[in-house]
Amino acid sequence: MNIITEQVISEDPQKEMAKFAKALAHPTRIEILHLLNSQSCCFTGDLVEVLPIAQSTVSQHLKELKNAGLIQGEIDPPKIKYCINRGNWMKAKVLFAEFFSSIE
Amino acid sequence: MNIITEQVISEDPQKEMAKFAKALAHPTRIEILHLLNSQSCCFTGDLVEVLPIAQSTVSQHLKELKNAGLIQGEIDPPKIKYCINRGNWMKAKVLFAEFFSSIE
DNA sequence: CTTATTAATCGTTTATTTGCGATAGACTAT
DNA sequence: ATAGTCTATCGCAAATAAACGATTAATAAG
Repeated sequence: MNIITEQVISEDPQKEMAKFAKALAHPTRIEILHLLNSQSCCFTGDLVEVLPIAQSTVSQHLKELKNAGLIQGEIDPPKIKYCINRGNWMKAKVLFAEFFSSIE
Repeated sequence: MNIITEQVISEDPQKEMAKFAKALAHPTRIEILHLLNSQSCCFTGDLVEVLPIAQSTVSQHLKELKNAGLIQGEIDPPKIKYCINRGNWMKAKVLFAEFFSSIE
């Protein structure tokens, strides 16, 4: 079973934070993450139906989330099922939690 | 005493999340927030000394953080002392915490 | 009033992001 | 083999972001 994902190379934690933040820095991508979660997983087509933007644009947002490591795609021909990447998700969660608590 | 700040108008929570995330989506801005916190507050000049970028660039990053509502400036002529905006900081903290816990 | 200090803003350049339609690639089913 | 479905990628345009040096604005001190 082919899983398409990306590894977040452990680098400067500030850069890593910024990378995750960048992936979250668009309302559509936040929406996509919620949708992926609410249905546990989604095909790209499901997202395209719900979101008010073109298929190619959805695909690009998925790509960015994938590059940031927040989601992963599972090929289920001819479709691709996307899910949250739990491992990296936890990384991001911890990073943000530490960040916010360190400052107050 | 003049306090320069910005209100984050309560809008679509996804847009609000994205707005905060965007402000955090640059390593320099994360660094600035850490610096502001470690010294509790900073003059712009202190930041310029530490950061390896031009004064005008630092000023721009400060402006973005201010626009997102994450920091506030207090005029102490001819200097400006920047601090974390605790109120909005808490807002962001809660938003991110809810977001990350809602998804896992 | 003049000078010095501090930080914002302006104007420019370069790079990145966002969005779209059109096309291409991969696979199924007929 | 052919046609159909699904999604990524390409090519493009417009908008936004990042960085810099130079200038301006505000204030304090002489």
